[in-house]
Amino acid sequence: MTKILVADDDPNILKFITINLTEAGFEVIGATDGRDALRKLENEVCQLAVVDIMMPYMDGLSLIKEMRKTLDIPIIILTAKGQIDDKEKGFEAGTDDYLVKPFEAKELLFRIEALLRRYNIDTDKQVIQVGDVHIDIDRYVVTVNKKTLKLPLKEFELLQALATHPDQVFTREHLIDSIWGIDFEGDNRTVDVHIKRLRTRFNNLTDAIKFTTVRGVGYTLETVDT
Amino acid sequence: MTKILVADDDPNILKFITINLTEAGFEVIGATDGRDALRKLENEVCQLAVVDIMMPYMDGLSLIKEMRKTLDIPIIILTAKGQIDDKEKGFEAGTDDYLVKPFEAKELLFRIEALLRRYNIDTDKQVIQVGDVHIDIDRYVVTVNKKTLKLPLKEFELLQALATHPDQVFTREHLIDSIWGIDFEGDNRTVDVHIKRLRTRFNNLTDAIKFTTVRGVGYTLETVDT
DNA sequence: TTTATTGTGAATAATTTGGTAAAATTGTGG
DNA sequence: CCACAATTTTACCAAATTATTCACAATAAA
Repeated sequence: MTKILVADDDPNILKFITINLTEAGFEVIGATDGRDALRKLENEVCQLAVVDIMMPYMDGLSLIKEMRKTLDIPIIILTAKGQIDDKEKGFEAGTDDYLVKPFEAKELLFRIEALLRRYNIDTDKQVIQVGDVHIDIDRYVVTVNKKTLKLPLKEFELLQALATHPDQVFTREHLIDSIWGIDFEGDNRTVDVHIKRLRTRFNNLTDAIKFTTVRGVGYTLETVDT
Repeated sequence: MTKILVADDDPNILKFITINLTEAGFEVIGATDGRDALRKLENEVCQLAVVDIMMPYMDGLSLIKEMRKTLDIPIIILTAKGQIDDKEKGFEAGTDDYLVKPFEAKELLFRIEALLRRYNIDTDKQVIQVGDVHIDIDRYVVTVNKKTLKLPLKEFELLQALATHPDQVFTREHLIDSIWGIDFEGDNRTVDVHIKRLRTRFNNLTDAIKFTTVRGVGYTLETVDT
């Protein structure tokens, strides 16, 4: 299990990150300021750190300076737009990556995966396996019977959403909210169309999964017992 | 018993949610505004909160901000479409899920189950078992003797309603109200027809349950002792 | 530009649903 | 035990609902 230290004084952001990283399969060590972070680091061996630059007691830059004395793990700096001025830029170069707030969960995950790869830390690769279908979240690639299948984004996201909890019914509303977002004004039929496209793709490739309609409710990724 | 705090100033919505969550087996703590909610939370340990964003005295966002200081439970925000503007979006990210009004009771239940799963709060088993009949609420599937049975929605709901309290008599009115809703204009015979359909389906599959008529009153799902 | 992706609307298909009425059952009083 | 009324069961049909599919336009990517 890959452990990630997350230091941010804003409980909402901390929570936001925690939830997303946890969902992605990481273990999160949370800290609300620099001192807290250092204390936690004494007891926990983390493989990566995500650090907000603005924090009370001990700010992010000082924290990083301290960490660098003893630790050699990749660090991602969180920063508000325009917060990094030239003087700090030299420092920023020392860190491994930075992310400007507000950022997307997806973006953070992507950076983390990239850094872990670069550092050859073997992240428990996030692969959802359902039957002989492997869904590689990192690479946006699906493998069926060792054959790779490249799906368009929306179809991939839909598959991923369903595959996270196989055999469980998701309503169209749920799927739309989680894939297209809350402000999507469009029609529910959109989901149907993408389901149809997924069905067509998987049609002759595998019998292990089935996109099942639950009339009046929604859709399920059904696993077929062999 | 999973307790859920529901904060909404509209008594109709509060009632609507309360009824549905209660029927789904949750215990509901209702509050009509933010302050009320906080007061209730001092005395009750809730596992999840459903919060309307527009409330008097203390609006939903402030309430959530307060809750976050001391509590770590998943929160579902109720919001009208377009009500979340950019400034609030950062906050929204901090919460766990949101639902756009108007929403379906079923949809709310789905979200709640999903969040409870994500937080590993063991939600009361989502499988109702009566004899050798397993009713899987998440999957909308019924299993009899390891054989799966897919029921049409209304039949499933009827079975579910009866199976929640086996050996208890439900009047047709009660069943109609809880399945079809109080606005249903139709005939009581509708229940009979669906009972008949259920009987036909389970006819050769199991002897463990029986749909019994209580003349002049209603129906029971009778369990047969072996 | 060419190609691929994505969402929409509309036609079509499939299934579910509710009502109806006749048949069957049940309970009651004679 | 029988007739009768009340109630329930059942089969069937038509309407309503819901899902599938396709073609196309808009947009984004190559």
